[in-house]
Amino acid sequence: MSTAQETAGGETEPWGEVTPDAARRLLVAAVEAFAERGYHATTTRDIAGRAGMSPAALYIHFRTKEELLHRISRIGHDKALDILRTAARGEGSATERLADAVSSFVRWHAGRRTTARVVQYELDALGPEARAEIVALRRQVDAEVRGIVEDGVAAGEFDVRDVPGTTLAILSLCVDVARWFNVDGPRTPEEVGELYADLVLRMVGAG
Amino acid sequence: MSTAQETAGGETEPWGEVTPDAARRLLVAAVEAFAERGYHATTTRDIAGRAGMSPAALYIHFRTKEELLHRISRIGHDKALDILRTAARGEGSATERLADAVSSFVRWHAGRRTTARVVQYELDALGPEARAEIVALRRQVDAEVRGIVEDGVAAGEFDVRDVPGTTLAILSLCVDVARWFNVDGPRTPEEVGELYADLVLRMVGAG
DNA sequence: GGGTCGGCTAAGCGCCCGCTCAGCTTCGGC
DNA sequence: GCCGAAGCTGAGCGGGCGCTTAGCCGACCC
Repeated sequence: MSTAQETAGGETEPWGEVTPDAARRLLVAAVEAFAERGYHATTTRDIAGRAGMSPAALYIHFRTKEELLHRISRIGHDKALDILRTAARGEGSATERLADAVSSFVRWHAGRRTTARVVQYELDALGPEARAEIVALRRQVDAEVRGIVEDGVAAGEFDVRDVPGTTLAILSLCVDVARWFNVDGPRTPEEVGELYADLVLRMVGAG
Repeated sequence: MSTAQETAGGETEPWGEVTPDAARRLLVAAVEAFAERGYHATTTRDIAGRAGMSPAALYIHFRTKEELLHRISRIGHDKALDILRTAARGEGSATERLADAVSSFVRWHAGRRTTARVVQYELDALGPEARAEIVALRRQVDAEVRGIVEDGVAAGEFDVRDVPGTTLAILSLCVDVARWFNVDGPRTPEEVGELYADLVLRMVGAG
């Protein structure tokens, strides 16, 4: 009963790294529930129910409800960072790499909106150690984008007064897509990605 | 023990419309608690404790915990809408009005971050009727910003392909300030407001 | 085909939640 | 100086929470 690959672009099956199968079903159920109602408003009974199991089954595969959130958050941040790194370290000018980074980052936040919502908005529900680990990943995300902006400024492609502030604004814009994007709305993830890449290039004074 | 006015600009005392005094103290305590931990993770005992009262006192002034959130959300959205309307309907070119709207809207989201955080991120915790009321206010917020952008396009000041999409991005950028802004961080609300006004003018191709 | 073990469930423990209620205090009206 | 109303508290109810435990079931090993 294996499902198809997520995209034609060779993207790997989401949550494919989570085994066994029952653990993955529980984790996917948790992502949906956390995204819909928030971590604190979601019960372990709800998660188990969505996965077609009893509440106790959850504790075979995860020590606590928080560990579920931690696993989701970790995998999601790894994926987001991977997307940005691929774009940031690709070939092409800073302008091309920034447009690529923004459009692919936004596509992920829109297309996998439930995951992105949990990943981006439930950080505070984690305990101190887990949160510290995730915050470190976010700093790497920030560094990737700032690197492209700095490259563009150094190459004379961009006109940016406040590099850290502009980097913050770019990431903020992309991340917030997970809050408002509506699957039933008028825009596809690809369209939002293109629009946002254009807006961000304007923000850095490219072209 | 009355505190001073919030700003030198004649802004009214926040939550001044909430009476009696005990109700206001409870509401302010709820704003802080909801902002720190989220609505669902906040207990009525926590709110009452912060206000220096017993848990039962809450129910003298508010029917339920949700009514507290509703009052906060309603007052906050009214204030945000008021800020935008003042800027949108002021004098000056579309460029000046957009810069004014963004900088004042951002100043509010940064300077009154705890309130803005609750107002912008706890909408889903409201029941259907209350949520519908708030969603209607948000549509008015959106209409104000879209109006300025349309004015600018009509006047030839702006170069915008996708007006609804760009409006969405502008508001998204401003609202997300409430998520990342840190009072102890390196930027003042005024600095972020100026930076963001500049970035938004670039997004619409002004100047 | 008996033994072992991972995966799962039914039942339920202890706790804390939102909320209620009887009763106490304070205070303005007359 | 008594009365009713308003504001507030201590105690606690019913229920749902995260999580645990005892035990069942089927797959695999020899």
